[in-house]
Amino acid sequence: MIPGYGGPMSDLPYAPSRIRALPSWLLGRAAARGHRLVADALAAEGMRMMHHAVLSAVAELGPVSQAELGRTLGIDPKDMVALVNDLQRDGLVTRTPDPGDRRKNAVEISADGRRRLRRTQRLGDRANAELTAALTPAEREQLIALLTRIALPGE
Amino acid sequence: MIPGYGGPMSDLPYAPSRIRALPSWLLGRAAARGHRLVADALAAEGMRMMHHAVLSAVAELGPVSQAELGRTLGIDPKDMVALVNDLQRDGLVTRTPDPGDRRKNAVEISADGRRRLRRTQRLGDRANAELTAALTPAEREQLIALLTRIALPGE
DNA sequence: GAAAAAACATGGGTGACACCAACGGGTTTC
DNA sequence: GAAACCCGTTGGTGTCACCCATGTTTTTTC
Repeated sequence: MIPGYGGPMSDLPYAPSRIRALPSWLLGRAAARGHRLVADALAAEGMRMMHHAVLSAVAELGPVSQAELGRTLGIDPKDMVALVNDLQRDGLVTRTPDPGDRRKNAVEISADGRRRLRRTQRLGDRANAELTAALTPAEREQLIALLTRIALPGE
Repeated sequence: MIPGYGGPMSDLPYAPSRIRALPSWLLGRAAARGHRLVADALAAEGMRMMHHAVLSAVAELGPVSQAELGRTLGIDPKDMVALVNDLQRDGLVTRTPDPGDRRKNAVEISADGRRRLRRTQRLGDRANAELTAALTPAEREQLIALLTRIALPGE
């Protein structure tokens, strides 16, 4: 029998590990859990997390080009095409040529989109509440503040 | 011209957005940046983040089964097979049948693995330092503490 | 002790994200 | 007007998370 291997202690969950003290690792695990919670919640509306993010940004920014949406949310232009395709197919946004700049599409939210957004916002908020259920409101705000400062790539 | 669309203010980066105040969204962005930094650093050693994580866990836990590795790190057993395959192919770990339980493999780190781990640990730590460069040491510890409490799925 | 249940390592496969290269049409800059 | 840049789009890749199935070996249950 190999010493230290197997035995009655081997069923201890989560033995101490150097890896799990690294921000990058913890961020990956926490993000995976957050994504799972939000994705499961939004699945009830047939939407993915990115759909909801784009829909929300469109509602805030008014008629907006796909490129600016991508810059605001940090989404690749290629991926934005597919997302707006889906939202347009479901009648949640309109995509019309920009009269002022014929390169751009003016993406705008529809009435159906607004109704859908209200529901997905509630679902997303609830999932985030569950995600941060172990935190006090003050701690949650602190987490948001810290994450905001390390999420940006540039400065 | 559509009011509020285009114009001199449209080049403002990152207009305020409701989405970007959600923990789940911030976690996703921060995790993506962290993964990018760590992955780029580890690429110099031909390893991915998961390789380093498994190698580090093997070094800590001594001879250990793949199933327990998976439970410790939250990695799917199927994915663990491929990771240990890679590490074994590169001579960083050994995979021998467990004499006490013939279902299990006893995964153990090799001398080469230890040398490699020292380098990848340095690279990973440096990448995490860059990731949290905007934070004070105290804030970094706070972030780690908060993340630890929301990363675990169960309790 | 024999049958049932569970655990282990593997295989095959899917979906969501992030990212990159290229290209044609449009616009701005010089 | 030519060069440089921006926009939307198509095509593709890589990483990670997750699922179901199977054969072998334990452990549990009766």
